[in-house]
Amino acid sequence: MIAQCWRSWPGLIDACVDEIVVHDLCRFAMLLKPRPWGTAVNGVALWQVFELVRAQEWYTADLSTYLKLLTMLAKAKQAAEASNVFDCLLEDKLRPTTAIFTALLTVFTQSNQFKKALEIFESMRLYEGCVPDKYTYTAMIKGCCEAGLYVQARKIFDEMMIEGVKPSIVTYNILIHGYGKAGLFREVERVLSTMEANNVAPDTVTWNTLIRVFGLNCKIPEMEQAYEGLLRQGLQPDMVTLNSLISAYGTAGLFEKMESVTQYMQRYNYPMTRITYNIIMEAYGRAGMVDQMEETWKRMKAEFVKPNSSTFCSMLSAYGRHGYWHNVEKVMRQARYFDAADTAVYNAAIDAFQRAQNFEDMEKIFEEMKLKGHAPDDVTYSILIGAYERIRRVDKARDLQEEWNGSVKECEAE
DNA sequence: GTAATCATAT
Repeated sequence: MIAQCWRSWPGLIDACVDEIVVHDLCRFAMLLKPRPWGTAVNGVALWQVFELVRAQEWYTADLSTYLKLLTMLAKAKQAAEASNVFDCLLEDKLRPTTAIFTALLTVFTQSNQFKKALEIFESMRLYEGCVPDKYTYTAMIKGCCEAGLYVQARKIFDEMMIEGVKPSIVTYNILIHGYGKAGLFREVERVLSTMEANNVAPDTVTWNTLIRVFGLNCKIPEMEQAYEGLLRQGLQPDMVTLNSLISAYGTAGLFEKMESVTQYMQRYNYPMTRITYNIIMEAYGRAGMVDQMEETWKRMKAEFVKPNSSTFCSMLSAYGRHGYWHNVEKVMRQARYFDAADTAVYNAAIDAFQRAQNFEDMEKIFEEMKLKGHAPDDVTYSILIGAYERIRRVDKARDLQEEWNGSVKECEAE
């Protein structure tokens, strides 16, 4: 019923509202897909649904509902409504808790509004009983890392220790991931020493994170050491471990090693998932090994593993980079067939045509993209404008720049 | 209410 209301919003929603239970609001989280271009914003509709529910006579204010709502908004990266939700909570005469504040600031860290998150973090103590706990600190540290504020992350971690809040293994893993992705391996070492000093043993996620960040930084020997560390501790590699190894070997061009991990998976009955196939296709595609990429794609289809948008992005960019632009239309047909053609896929197709200087097909696919309701984003416009600037079509570049500015304004108005 | 694996451009 919720789903039906959703699809026919706003027409049917009034008719069905009595059947909406407050608790069911969380189901909307699953329906919050990126909005089609030019249609109503899901977040607004969600907000209106909540208002509607709140106006019902059977409505009783409940903290757990607010917690769910905020979690939902964080997932959907809809920060604009979060403050309203918090105001409603106060209006309903509920007392916020640490968990509420944590959820609230997570909405902002997830939406790239770190400053707002920090403001909430610093002012939450004004409310009785709202002292940051390990979840709050961990959320803030994650936000810092994602914003690239590593010094700040360290500061908050130190504060956590001073306040006597014990970091969890999750806190440590997030720090390792943040520092490692940025290549700050001395800091990674420091986190590992702190863990040891506090008698926290690394878990599978810790080792996987190390494998991942060494791989990202092309530190293959260190990565292999981390893998051995995992085994030495008596832990089993999981899908993430093996996919991370495949990804690292693939981007390093070590295809024999990559294949040996694949064989290991088959020998020990690890399922080859979409992620595994995507990683392998991306690796072959980037290296220009188009035959191997197509071979993998055939295997993926033969095994009935469902491709997604990133499968097609990898294929398109491989074809584009290596001069196979005439394959673009064929790939797009498959992407449409598997219902995986989204903004990113169109971007990759536009780029492939652009590289081939095929402006006619580039424009055609750009029009199709808009027609089908896939909003062009900053990547789309960067590709198009860059392409026209390179052939000195200043007029075209300027028109697109204006279109881009217009669409940005439209978003801000929401 | 916290964590890790895949994609599009410069």
